[in-house]
Amino acid sequence: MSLRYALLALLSVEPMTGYDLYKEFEASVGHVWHAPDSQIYPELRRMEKEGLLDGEEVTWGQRGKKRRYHITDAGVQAFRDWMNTTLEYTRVRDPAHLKAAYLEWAAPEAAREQMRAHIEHHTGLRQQWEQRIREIDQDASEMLNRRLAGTPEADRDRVKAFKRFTYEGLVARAEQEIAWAERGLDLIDDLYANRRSSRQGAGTKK
Amino acid sequence: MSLRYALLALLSVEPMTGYDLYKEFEASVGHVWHAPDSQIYPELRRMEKEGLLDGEEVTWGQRGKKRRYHITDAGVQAFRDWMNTTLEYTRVRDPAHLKAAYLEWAAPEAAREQMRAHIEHHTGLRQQWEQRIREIDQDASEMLNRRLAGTPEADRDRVKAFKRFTYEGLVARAEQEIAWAERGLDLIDDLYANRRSSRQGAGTKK
DNA sequence: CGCCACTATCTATGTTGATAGTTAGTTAGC
DNA sequence: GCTAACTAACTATCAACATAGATAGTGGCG
Repeated sequence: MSLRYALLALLSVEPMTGYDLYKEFEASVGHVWHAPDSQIYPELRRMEKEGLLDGEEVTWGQRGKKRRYHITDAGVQAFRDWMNTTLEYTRVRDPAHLKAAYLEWAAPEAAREQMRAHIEHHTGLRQQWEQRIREIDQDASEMLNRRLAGTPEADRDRVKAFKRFTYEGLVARAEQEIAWAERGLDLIDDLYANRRSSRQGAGTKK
Repeated sequence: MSLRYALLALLSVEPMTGYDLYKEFEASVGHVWHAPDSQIYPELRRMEKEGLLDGEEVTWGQRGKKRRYHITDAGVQAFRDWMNTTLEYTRVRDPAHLKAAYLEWAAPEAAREQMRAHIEHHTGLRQQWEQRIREIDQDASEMLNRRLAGTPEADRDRVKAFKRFTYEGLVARAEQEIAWAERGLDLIDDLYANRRSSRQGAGTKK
């Protein structure tokens, strides 16, 4: 259901084609919400049918054409309504922690590898998100600048502040995940060191 | 794909019926991986067909019957293989942060309500997870005790340590989310206070 | 001119998950 | 003996996502 609102958020700035939206998803919103083109195109058609968007045929080169979508008043209203509705949370479903709970089944090296992959994954995310924060601070994001251009001056601070706040939260989360996996690596070392060198008394070093 | 491995994890301790597994999902593993019965029953049948489980008809009362599933060697192997394979991470898809990124669209009170709901949701999760940690420390979990009973003594520390580690990570995550939403509440106050009481100079009236 | 990378869109298939409803037996208390 | 709550299992439908591939036009380079 959120895909629809991610699309409305982007289209509230300016009209775009499905391909534009797909590219934008890859480049920026995709850091918060990812969607493949095969999901975007049909959703846009559905949204047009429901009156949230207006589609406009645009020619492109000699014979090429593309469909550019404009948000309608109903679309703006739908987005605003969603924003004013408290979101219901879905149940936890976390493969990384599920695996962690049974890590004694893995070979020590595989367990370590799992933790390393977790660190790598979240390090990558953190970098992307920190990059987004830098772009916000330096007004370097095309999309955000266009959004700000269409925003009353008095509200611009808020637009930037909420965006920054969002990415700060994601960075903090990534850092938490990295810290957790680092502790996992230490734990694995401890648990499998105890074996070989017969844990001599209360062998909790480190 | 993970549902299958969550089921194998539980069935590696002892044979269970679909209903047992469903109940166990609600009570414990569900804090890491949730699944409705309508997903569990067909998956069990599929797993039996693939040789990961053996199903056994058990009578219950006069006419009642139920199907108890035993893990097979192939099932154990499949689980071990999964545990030794590094998991691929899926793309980010986070409704709460998607919404946060466009919070300027929400009425201030709705924005606050969103943050409060985030805090409440993660406070609930934290409580459940802290409870799990307490159970681990006090050997109060039936399921875990049965698992430990079937584990060589030398490995028991590990079983408990990894379980504890998992829930510690989840608690830390919940705390991070709570702290983030608290900051969100402060931010909302700041951003909308500026309006009414023109904070020091910077004459943004309305 | 031919090729290639890119733009643009669509389709098809399969899995996963959410929601809800159906059927039927069991157990315990009033 | 009835009823309510629980145990047990299955079915149906729909939305969401993943993955892959099909089709076709564009624009630039050598």
